[in-house]
Amino acid sequence: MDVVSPELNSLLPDEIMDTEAIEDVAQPQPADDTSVPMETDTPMASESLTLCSDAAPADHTQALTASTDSTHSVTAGGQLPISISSAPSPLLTLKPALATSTTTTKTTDSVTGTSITTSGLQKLTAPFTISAANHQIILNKVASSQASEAAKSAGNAPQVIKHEGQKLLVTAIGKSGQPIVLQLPHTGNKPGIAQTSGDAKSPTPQFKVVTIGGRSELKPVVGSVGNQLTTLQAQQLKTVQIAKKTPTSSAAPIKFIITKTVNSKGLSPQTSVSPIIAGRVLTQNSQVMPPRTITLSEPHNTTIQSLPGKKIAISPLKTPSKVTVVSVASPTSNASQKSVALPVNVALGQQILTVQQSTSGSPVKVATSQTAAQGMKPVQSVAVGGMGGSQFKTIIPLATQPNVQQIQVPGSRFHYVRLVTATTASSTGQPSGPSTSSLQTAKPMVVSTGAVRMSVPIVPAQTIKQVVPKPLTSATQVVTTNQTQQRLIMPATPLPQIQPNFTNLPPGTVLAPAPGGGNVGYAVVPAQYVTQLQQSPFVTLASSSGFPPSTGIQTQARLPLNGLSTAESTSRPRKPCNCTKSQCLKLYCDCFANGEFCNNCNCNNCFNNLEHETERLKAIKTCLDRNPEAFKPKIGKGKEGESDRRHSKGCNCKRSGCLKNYCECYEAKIMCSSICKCIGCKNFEESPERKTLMHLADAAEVRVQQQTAAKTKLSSQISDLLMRTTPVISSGSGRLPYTFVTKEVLEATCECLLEQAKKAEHAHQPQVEAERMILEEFGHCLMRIISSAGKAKADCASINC
DNA sequence: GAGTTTGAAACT
DNA sequence: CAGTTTCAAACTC
Repeated sequence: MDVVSPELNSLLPDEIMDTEAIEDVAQPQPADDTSVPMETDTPMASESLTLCSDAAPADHTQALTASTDSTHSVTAGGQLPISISSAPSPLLTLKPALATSTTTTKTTDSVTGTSITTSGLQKLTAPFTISAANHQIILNKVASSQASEAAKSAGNAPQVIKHEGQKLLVTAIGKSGQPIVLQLPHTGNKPGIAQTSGDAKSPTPQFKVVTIGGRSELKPVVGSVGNQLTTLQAQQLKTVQIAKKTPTSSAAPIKFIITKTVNSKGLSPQTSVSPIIAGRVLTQNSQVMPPRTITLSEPHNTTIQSLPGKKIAISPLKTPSKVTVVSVASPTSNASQKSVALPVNVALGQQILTVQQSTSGSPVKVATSQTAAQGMKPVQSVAVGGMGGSQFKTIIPLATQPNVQQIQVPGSRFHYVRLVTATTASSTGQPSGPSTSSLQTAKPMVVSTGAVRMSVPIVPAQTIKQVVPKPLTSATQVVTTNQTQQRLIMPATPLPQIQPNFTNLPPGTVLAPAPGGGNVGYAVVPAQYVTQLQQSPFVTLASSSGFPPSTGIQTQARLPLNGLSTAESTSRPRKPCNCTKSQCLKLYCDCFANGEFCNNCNCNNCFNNLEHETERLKAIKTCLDRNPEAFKPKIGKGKEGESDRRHSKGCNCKRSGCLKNYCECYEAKIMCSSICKCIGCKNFEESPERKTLMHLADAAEVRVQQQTAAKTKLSSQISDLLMRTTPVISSGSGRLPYTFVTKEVLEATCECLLEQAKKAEHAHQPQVEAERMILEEFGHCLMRIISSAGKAKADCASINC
């Protein structure tokens, strides 16, 4: 399993899946579209995840690169370079996509396991079978002609899709009708490289790229053959380079380059930004947007650049890794032509992933890098962006435990948990059943610390800024722990001199650029990961960290699930559970049901933590066996003509009238639907009871908000006043404002306030008025204090003079 | 905070 | 699939 399968897609929260774009695309679903909680249970040839696209249903063609003259070279494995050239190639050639056809071509390097599957493209050459896959381009590396021949001899037709191993899935939304040419040139037989597809022995990282929200337009894609051997070869690293003919692609050290055109509303002239980081650059060129550079990996010298609006997922993983990247483009964009070139630089054992979110015209840049030589864990990264909505990213380090991957989507009640097999190349050519081959076996890595699952919702930069303390300086601040248990909060600045060593980044670390296009962003460590780290007795934080362990990171950003806005979600952390008998391993537990670890809960005998990972995974599997959709969001899209949001199963309320939070529909602030089996339901549109309740709730909420705002404003004003006077006072004498608030001053102030209270009482003023008078008096007192302080400062200054 | 109510989850 | 039990949250006092 190298690519997220459609089945797995079904596990995604409806909030993610039920995007307008998806519906518009009418993406065909496999007949066996059953939820597959674990990849181990599902023999999937590939794992691909396509979330949304603006493309018309008929437009399923995908473009990997924008221009025909551009050259894309894919080098998988240091020993087996693979390139895609515009020149006709017997291996893989994708001609201009037919607007109505959706094809998927996937070839796999039997040895390296690297595979590239191209979907949504028209198959031009015989050797490859292109299966329909909407808005997905999957390039399967073809190790050599021999491999393909072997596959042919095996009766598997030219297409080699079964191979496991390093795979690159590029899902892009291109413009339909545009010529697309993809070629996977024969690569010479490399010594030590098995030619048979069945070679599953070689550990190979898996790289998943999913792009969501593309456009119907396809850009001509031309891959250029380029066999490049790099230093990674010696390290048995596999590098996939898809380079567009750009200055950056020519860089020798560049292993892997993916050029992606990002959807953008803006029609700015195409500019090429090809930041080269450690010789590896991922460049995204768009005619409508500035190029975006993504650096995925660097064996030894890893650097990350971050551009505004982009987020970077970093996962330092040693072993062959599996990376899933989901890029969601904003479906709102109506740009006529959008080309997507997704450069991916993948070295064997690297796992990072890039996520692209382009709802706005802001430049996006994702750079991730990992050192293959260092311990790394497979990571899956999923970024989802809804129309005009917030965007999310989930970075899931592949479970260190064999065959298990988990995606946790933090959020209110509706989260997504997925278990997938962290297979390596060993599973190549085989249905991915439960595989015993683990990453550790394939390549020893430091995973003994236990699997770490994390969810990193990617929210707008502002939101992240709220959650993550912003470094005041550009200096890199890293919390270093052993192995994968590391945390980093650091400015994601593109400046080379401050490039952090991302090998110390924990899996799933996300670099979030600062809002406003600033150079300084943030490296956001998965909240859950942090949580677990803090819970784990094995975690030690290096004192070198400039950040307190708990600085704001624990606040989990939440998905805007169930119609809740991001801000709303983020501002309302999940309530702690109080489980006593379920060990927090049953769906009774909200934490568990949400796919989260218990954190700061009041539960007893909790097993929903890293310390009980085995039990937890078993419980998850049990739940999924019982109900494959157990972890899917309950609130999803309704049928045609129904409300956009509805409960997936409907409620069964009998006594609450569906107007209390006992009712899951009411709790989700949605009305009951036809599938509900409730009795005496009052939770419908015209229900007067419901309206009354809603009004009351709204009024209460407004009141709370007003009170909060008033408090905040008052506090800020007071702080502002004090701050404004501080320089004057402290500059000369060094005395701070509060030093003027002596006991006498306090007493006098209190007397003034009491006097005001008495006045109000005598005047029989209502309480509200009395409070107002007291507050006003307090303000006056403050002003007098401040004024006195200023005078004292002036007097002092005059005396000194 | 204790006790009750409620409905989903789990079980049979 | 239906009925029952278990469970934890929601709710009430």
